[in-house]
Amino acid sequence: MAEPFYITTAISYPNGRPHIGHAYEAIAADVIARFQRSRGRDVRFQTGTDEHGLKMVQAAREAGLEPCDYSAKMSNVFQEMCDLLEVKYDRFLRTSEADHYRASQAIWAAMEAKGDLYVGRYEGWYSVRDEAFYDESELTAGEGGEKLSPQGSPVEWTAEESWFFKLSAYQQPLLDHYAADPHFIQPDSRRNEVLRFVEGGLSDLSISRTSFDWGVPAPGHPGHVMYVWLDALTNYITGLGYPDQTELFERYWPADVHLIGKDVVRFHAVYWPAFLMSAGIALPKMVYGHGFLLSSGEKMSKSVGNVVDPFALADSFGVDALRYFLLREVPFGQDGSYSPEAIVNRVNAELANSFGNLAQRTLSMIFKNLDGIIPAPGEAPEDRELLAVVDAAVDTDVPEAFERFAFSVGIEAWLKAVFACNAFVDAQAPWALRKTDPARMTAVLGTLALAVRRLAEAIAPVTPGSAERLIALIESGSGGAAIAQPVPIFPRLELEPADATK
RNA sequence: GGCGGAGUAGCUCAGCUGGUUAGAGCAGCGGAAUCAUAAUCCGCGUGUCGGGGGUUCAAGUCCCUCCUCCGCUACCA
Repeated sequence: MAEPFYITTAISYPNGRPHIGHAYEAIAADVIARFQRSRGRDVRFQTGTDEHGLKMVQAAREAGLEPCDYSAKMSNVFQEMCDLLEVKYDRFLRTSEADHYRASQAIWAAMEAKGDLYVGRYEGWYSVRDEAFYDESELTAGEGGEKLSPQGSPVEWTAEESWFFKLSAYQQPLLDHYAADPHFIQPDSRRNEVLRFVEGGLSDLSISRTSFDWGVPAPGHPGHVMYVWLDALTNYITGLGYPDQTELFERYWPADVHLIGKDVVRFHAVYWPAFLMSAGIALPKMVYGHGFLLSSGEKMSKSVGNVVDPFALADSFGVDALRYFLLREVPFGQDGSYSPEAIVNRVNAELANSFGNLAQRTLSMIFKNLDGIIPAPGEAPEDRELLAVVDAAVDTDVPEAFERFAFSVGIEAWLKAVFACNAFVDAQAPWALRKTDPARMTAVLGTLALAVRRLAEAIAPVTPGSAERLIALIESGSGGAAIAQPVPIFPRLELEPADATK
């Protein structure tokens, strides 16, 4: 049986519509999942929505809905986004689902049984109007010198009963784990930040709230709901059947990688492993914090109004073009910049002109001159040489890079092979061979058809729809039957005036 | 403030433990070709490798210092 591979995205907080950052993470995870499937791994891929917490209550209230109705509605939008973007998850988990309540309460119980939980008081400056605690440093002084929240509402020193987790007890175990497994936190820059943070000392963590009830009830402690992050992180094992000893859990846990944004590295690299240690559960193999997508170099924010809607983007440029751009343009792990100009340039130059046109010129010549029947590859030294270049890229360079999430590096290697194919077409000039040496023309086109097919297979995790159509077309002409008249597989994009202003 | 990262051709960036004339892609210029989505191919870069100082036979690559930018510095998801 194939070796299992379990990958997760962070679950999205649906207190607003998804933005391009959500799409980026989902797409990257899907590319990894598809790549690993193509390598023969038995892949499980989970994503979902994190629906509890105060901010959801507030967002629901603004929308005039109950939290459960609001989160159901918003979660649905995230799921639609995944479906639209061809993100093929095995489970889309909502933290409001019954099995998740059960799993969260089970991990709480396990941590409590371990003796790592205790009741204490969570104190701080509390704003009744905002229903939130603020740090001293966040407060501003009002006209009469009274303390105000950042929103300008009055605050008062409040103490709330809260359950605490002995995070401090896990400082050394965590450091030991980081030392024993340098790849636990990636990339290295994130790892260093976490190391320094943990070395600086850990305080215990407040893990229950009594000020609102939209959350998982803390088992055996009426009035307390679990801190959202404790329940949210548990989703990764809920989806495998925890706390039951299911086949899924046995097979896929520990996860191979939690793919997350750099903003939530701490929760995944410090709190989550500590929770798991406490509950006696194995730790995931890797936490990978990817970078952020900037809009033309600027941070996206709702107030600036430069938030990019993935639905609109897919509509303007196409799903495969968008997927390709995101993985090609941004060195994975680092921040990257998005702009309509950049996506049009990148997609036209590489997907349409270089690869799409290579496929089109090859298949058109086969359609017109060989009755649409895909010939066998040539045996001349030039043919072997080209196919060796393609094989090296497809069998070695691309997989080696994708294996370590270096997508832009892998795609670059893939492009080099595409360039070699175009140079081969020009050097062999099959249109001239048609008159002088038809047999050689046939061999050249056979070589190219095989090269194109292999290149399509290699890029398929990134551009699944287009690649599969291209492979199917070549396949249709490989058994003695004729291919249909080829149409451009990656159309050139136009920069719409409306996009240029974004 | 503390810790960390970055500053290399017009643009985006590669350059591992110091060593042949510092590279790639894009953009630009010139040429070829015409099968193909006016798509392709070939050729063309005298860059103070952020400034200054130092170590060394030899530094973009190590050390010091200064400048600029960025990230992290706990309970918001």
